[in-house]
Amino acid sequence: MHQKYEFKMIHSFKIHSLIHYKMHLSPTEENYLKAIFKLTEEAEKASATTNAIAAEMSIAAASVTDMLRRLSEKELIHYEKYKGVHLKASGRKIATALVRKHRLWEYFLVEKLKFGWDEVHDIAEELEHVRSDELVNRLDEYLGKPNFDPHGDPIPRADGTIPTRQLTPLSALKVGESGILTGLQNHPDSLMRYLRKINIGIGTKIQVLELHDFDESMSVKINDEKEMELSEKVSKSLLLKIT
Amino acid sequence: MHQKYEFKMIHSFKIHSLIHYKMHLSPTEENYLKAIFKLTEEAEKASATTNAIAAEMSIAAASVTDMLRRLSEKELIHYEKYKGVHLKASGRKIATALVRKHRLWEYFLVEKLKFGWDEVHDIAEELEHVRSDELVNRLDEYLGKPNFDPHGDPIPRADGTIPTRQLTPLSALKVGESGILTGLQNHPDSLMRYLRKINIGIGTKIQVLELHDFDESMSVKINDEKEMELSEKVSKSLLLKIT
DNA sequence: AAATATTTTTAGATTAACCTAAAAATAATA
DNA sequence: TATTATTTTTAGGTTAATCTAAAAATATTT
Repeated sequence: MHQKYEFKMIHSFKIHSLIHYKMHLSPTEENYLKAIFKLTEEAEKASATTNAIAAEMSIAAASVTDMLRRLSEKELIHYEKYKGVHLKASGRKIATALVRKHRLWEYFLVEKLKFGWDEVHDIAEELEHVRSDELVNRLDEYLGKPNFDPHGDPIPRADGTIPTRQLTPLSALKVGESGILTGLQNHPDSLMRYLRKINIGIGTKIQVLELHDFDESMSVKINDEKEMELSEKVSKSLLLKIT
Repeated sequence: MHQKYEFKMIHSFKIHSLIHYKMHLSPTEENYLKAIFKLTEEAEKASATTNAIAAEMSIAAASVTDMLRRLSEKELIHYEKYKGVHLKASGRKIATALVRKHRLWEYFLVEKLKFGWDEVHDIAEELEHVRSDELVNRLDEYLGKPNFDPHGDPIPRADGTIPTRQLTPLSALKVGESGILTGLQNHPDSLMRYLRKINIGIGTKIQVLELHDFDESMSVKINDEKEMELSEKVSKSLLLKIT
C-alpha cells in the first residue's frame, strides 16, 4: 500500500511539459499571445508591458496580470513580475500560426468574396480561431499560397518563417521619384477608409511631384493620371517598392 | 428631485424586449438553440426534454435546466418547468440561421477545399459561429446559392424557408426499382466513413437486385456496375430520388 | 392507489475571464 | 536622495457555464 503511493508520487510531474501534441488554448488565451507578438516581434521590442497589452486588448491591467501568470505556467511566455513579458518559442509558434490564419482569411475575403480591404479585419479576427491545421493548409493551397495579404502584410508560412521585402515610406522619397504602393506601416480603419475613398490601394503607382516643407505634406501623381495632396501622416504610412 | 426619480422609474422596463436589432448570443447559447431545433423542428416533435438536450450536447441535465431558464428570460424559447421546451419565433430564426451557416460552410469545404464529406462537420461547427450577415450572404453568392449541402441536407435560405424534396428510403424499394442517392436519414461519422469506403455518395445510382427477408438486407447494383450487399440499417439510412 | 423508478430541478461548488479599489513596486522629478 | 507619479500586482468580487449530489416532481408498475 505504501509502495503504491510512493510510485504514484514519483510520477506526478507536470504532464503537459512532456506531451505537447497540441495544447488546447481558448480564443482569449490566443488573443493574448497575438497581442504580445504584435508588441514585441512585430514592433521589434525586447518585451511588452502589462499596460501596453491592456491597451492593445482594451481591458484592465489587472486582468492582464492574471492571464500572464497562467500563460507563464503553460510555458508559453517568459514573465517575471514587474519585468515585462515576451514569447517563448512555443508561444511564438502559436502566435505566428494565428497571424498566418488571420491573413489567409483576409486574403480569401477580399480575393474570393470581394470584400473591401477595410471590411475584413473583424471577420478574420473570428475566423483565425477556427482550429484545424488541415483547413489552413487547404485554404493556403486554394488561394495559391499567397505571400502577402490585401494590406500588403506578410503571411507567415506553414514552417513559421515570414516573407520579407525592402520597402520605403513615401515620405522618404525625393521630388521626381516614384514607386508602387506595396504595404502600410499600420492600418487603422480610418486610414483604410480614407485610402479607399481617394482610390489608392495596393498596386497603385505614386510619384512625388512637390514637397511642402511647411507641414511636410507633398503633391503626388497617382497612376500617372490624377494629382493630389498627401499629408505627412499619410505619406509616412504608405510603403512603396521603388520603381 | 422627486420628480426626476419618478420619471426614471416609469421608464425602467426591460429594454431588450423592445430593441432587438441583434441580440448577442454566446456560441454556447447558440448551440443550445441548435440542439432544441434539431430535437423539435427537424425531428418534428412538439417539444424537447431536458435529458434529450443534455444527451444531444453531452453535458449534465442540471446544466441544461440552468440554461433553459436563461434562454427563456431572453424570450428565445418557450419553457415551463417539467414541461419540456420549444423554440419561440426569435429562437427559431437564430437556429435556422445557424443551420444555414453550418451547411454553407460544409458546402464550401467540400466543393472548394476538396475535403471529404466525412471530414467537414467539426470544422463547420466552429465556422457557423462566426458572426457576420454580410459574410454568409457573400459566401452563399460565391457558392452559387446551393440548396443542399454535401450530405444532401437542405440549406435554409436567407429568409428562413427551407428547401424540401420528396425522397424515399432505399429500404422501401422493391426488386428492380432504382434511384439516385440524394440524402441521408442521419449521418453519424461511422456511416459516412463506411459509405466513402464502399464508394457510395450523393449522386450514386442504386438499383435493388434482391431482397433477403431473413435479415432485411438487400443486394444492389451500384452505378450499373458493381454489385454489393447492404444491411437493413444502411438501406434505411439512404434516401433516394426514384428514377 | 401505493410503491417504485425516472426525470427534472435546486443547492452549492468550481473555473475562466473579467472587473474595481487598494497596496506594493518601480520610475521620474524636484 | 527624498518625494511624487506611474505602473503593476494583489485582494476580493462578478458572471457564464459547467459540475455533483440531493430533493422534488412526474411517470410507471405492481
